[in-house]
Amino acid sequence: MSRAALPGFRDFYPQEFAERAYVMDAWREVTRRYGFVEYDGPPLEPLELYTAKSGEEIVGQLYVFEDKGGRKVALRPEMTPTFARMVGAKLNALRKPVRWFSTPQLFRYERQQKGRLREHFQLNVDIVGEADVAADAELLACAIDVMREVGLTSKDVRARVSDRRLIGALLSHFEIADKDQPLVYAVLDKLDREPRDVLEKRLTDAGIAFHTVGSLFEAVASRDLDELRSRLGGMRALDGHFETLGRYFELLEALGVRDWVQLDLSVVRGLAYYTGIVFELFDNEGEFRAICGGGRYDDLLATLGGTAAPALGFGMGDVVLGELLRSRKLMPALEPAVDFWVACDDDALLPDVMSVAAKLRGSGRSVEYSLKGQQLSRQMKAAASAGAGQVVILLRDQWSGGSGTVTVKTLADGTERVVRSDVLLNFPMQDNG
RNA sequence: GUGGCUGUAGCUCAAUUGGUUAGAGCACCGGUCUGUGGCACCGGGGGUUGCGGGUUCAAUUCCCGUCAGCCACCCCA
Repeated sequence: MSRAALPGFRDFYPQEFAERAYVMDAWREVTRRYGFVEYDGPPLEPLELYTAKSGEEIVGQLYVFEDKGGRKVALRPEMTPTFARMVGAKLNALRKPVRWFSTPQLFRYERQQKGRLREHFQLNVDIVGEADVAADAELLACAIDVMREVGLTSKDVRARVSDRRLIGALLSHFEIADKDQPLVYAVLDKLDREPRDVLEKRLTDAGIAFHTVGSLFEAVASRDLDELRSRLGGMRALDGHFETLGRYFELLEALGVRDWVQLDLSVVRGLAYYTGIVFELFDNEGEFRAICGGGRYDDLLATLGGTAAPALGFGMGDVVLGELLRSRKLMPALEPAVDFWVACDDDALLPDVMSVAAKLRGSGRSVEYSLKGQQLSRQMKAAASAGAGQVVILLRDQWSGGSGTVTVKTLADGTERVVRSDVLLNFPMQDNG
C-alpha cells in the first residue's frame, strides 16, 4: 500500500494550503473589484458534456468511469461546458452582461510535468452578452490585475494578444486553403521554439507558395499595431480588424494596463472555439508555461446550449502561478500566530489555565497552551514558536485560585504587566510578534 | 503515449577502487542553564538506501525490471 498521493495529485500540508489560499484569495479579491460574482457546478459531469464539444479523442485525457446507475461520467477537465450550460439555461432571466467567476478544481488524466498536474484549481472568469471590444479589454485588465495583486509587475509578466478574425482575414488574403489552416496555426504556435527554416518547409511542403510564407512570417513578427499596419496597410479587408484592435489597446490604456500588453499574432490558443481576440499571460523570462489564457468565443453557447450569445473568458491555473510566485520570492511563508498563550508555573494549575483559555476564546481570541505539564521555560518556548502575541502566566503565588493576579507578557518586546485576573478579558489584542 | 536524466532520515547532503552496527547539519521531542521565550551545551526518536530481482564471500555503490519525480516531445488547462 503506497503512502504517497496519486501521481499528479497534491497533498496540501499547512504551508501549501496557505499558498493555495493566498492565490485563491487574490483571485476572489480582484474579481470582486470588477463586479464578478461567484458560482460553481458539479465536479462530476456526464461524459457527453465534453465529447459533444471536443469529440471522442478527449476521452483519453479524462477521468472517466461508469457510475452505479450505468451513466458514463467524467471528472470535469474544464469549467466552460458547465458554465455554458448554466448560463444557457437561464440566459433570458440574467442581467446582461453576465459577469461570473468560479475557482473549480479540474482534472485531466495526462502525464504530469512542470506546471502541469492531473489536478489543479483554476480561476475562470467569463462575460456573456456583450460583443463590444470594451468587454475584451475589461477581461484582460482583470487577469492583469490578478498579477498585480500578487506582487508581479509588467517587468515580470507580459500579456500577448492576437485576434482570430484578423488572422483568418490574413490567411484568406494569402489565399491559404481552409484545410491548411490548422497547419498554419500549429506553425505559428511554434514560431519561437523551432527554427524558422524548418517551419517554412512545413508550410511550403503543404503547397503554400514560398513568398506567401515569407510575407506571413513577416506580418506575424510585428509586435505592435502600427508596425503590423505598415506591413499590411494595403489590405482593405483588414481595416476593420485594425480598427477593433486599435480601440482595444486604447481601452487597455484607459484601464491602466497598456504597458503589460503586446501584440503577438503567434499566440494560438489550442481550443478551437475562440472567435476573436485571444490572449495569454507569460512570465518574461520564458521560464514557465502560460499563466493564463483566454479570449472571445462568440459561437460556443449556441453550439453547446442552443442560445446564441457573445461571450468571452479566461482560465488561470494555480500551478504555474504558484511556481512563478515561489521563484520570484513573492509567495508568503506560513507564519503561525495565536493571540494568547496561557502558561503556568505549576502543573496543578492546568485546569485554571484551561479555564482562562476558554474565557479568552469565548471573547473571540485565539488561544493555545501546553496540553501537558511542562516547565515554564518550555512553555515560553512553545509560546514563541506558536507565534503568540501575548503570554498569560499563572504563577501559583499570584493566582490565588483565581482571585489574584496574572502576569501578561508581550513577546515582541518582552514587556510585562501584572493584572487582576478578572480584567484580563478586557485586554486589547496585540500584533503577533 | 515516446525518449532522456534522477531516486540515501521530514529537508539539504555524506558514506575511501563494492567491505563489517548507513553518518552530519537543519527540523522535531526532551534535559541542563535550579522555574519567563528566540542563545549555548547535552541527549533522544526517526532510514527494510523508492520497490523487486540478479551478479558477488560482501551491494547505498554494478546489472535488469518496476514505480515515482524531473526534462523534452505529443497535446492541451
